[in-house]
Amino acid sequence: MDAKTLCLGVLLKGPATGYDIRKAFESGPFGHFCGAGFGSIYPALHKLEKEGLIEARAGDGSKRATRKFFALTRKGETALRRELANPAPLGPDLMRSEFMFRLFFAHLMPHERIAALIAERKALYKKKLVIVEGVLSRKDCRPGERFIAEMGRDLVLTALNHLEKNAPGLLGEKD
Amino acid sequence: MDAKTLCLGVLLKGPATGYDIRKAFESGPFGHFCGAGFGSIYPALHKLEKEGLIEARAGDGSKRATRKFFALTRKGETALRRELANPAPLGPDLMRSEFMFRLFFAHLMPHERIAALIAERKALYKKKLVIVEGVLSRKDCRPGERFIAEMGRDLVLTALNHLEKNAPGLLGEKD
DNA sequence: GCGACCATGTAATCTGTTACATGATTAC
DNA sequence: GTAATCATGTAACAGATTACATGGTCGC
Repeated sequence: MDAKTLCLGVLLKGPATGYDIRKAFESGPFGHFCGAGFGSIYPALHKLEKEGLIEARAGDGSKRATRKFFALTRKGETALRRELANPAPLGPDLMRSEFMFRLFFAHLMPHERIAALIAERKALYKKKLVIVEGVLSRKDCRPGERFIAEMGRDLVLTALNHLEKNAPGLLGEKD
Repeated sequence: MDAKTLCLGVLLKGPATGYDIRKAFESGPFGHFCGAGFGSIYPALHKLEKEGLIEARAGDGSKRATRKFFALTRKGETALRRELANPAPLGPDLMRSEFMFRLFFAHLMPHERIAALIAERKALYKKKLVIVEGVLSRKDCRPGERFIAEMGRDLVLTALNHLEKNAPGLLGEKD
């Protein structure tokens, strides 16, 4: 799942600019299981174009002429399908969370700090929830996309729930 | 959360070899929110030693003399505490999942392939569950560690549950 | 006019992954 | 004896992150 494959995947949903792809990761349907910044996306796009897997179309004459829409070529679609069909076992789901790393050492932090971290994280999760619910409300949401978005929503709800239910206990029984 | 900080964190629980640290990520209490391979751990350990944050002790005379136990120095403990106290806002929780990426495009895959992917993933999640329950059953599990392990357990249970409940729907309504 | 957001791109650096290389110990 | 697990390490490479650099458009 390098940046190139990720871009290919996003473009399967339809032509998009580099900026659009970034948004798909930041606040779109891909955000809860992968991601990439501009510094990965643009180089990836250029490589894909050179390989003939995508092609660029100029922005529609009038305004914002600077933007470049990229679209999958037939070759690109085939490549992605082949990648998806690859029977090699998939890697494990990876999660990395600075938040969990910190809370792991709760016994080394003052109460207020823990409480602040948890409050901050709850706000983040709520924002995520809004995003994933936005995805679910769209009509062009295919079964697979819906399945994954619902999984993402359940996961965020679980995290939120855990913080709400168990934070008091953590703050109370501190040594 | 680079490899160095991660190692420091693991060593706060007690002296360990590079191999032990790897296990803490692979099948120990750190596994569900961070990770590193040997190729990151050993160089990190050597850098930390050079900086005086950890120190090496030779293996206990008898057998397995080749292994080297690393332990936090006072300086190292201070450094970690400072890091934990750092009030800079934490980065978001990142998840990356090849599984979700694939399932997102379920409409491009044959039924059996989807079913196989889901079955495989269920097995992985069950394995994870066993690991996290092992962590929770240990007595030396501090409140923060317990809080995070319970969060991990809830998350895995949610994922498992989602697969069990919704996979039939995904397989049924395929176009 | 100004701030937020749209939009593209490059370069340096950092760091992680992968593959390689080696060898001891333990349980079957 | 042989396979699994313990155990440490290096080197090359790929890749991502970060910071930089620039400029247009939209709404208030």
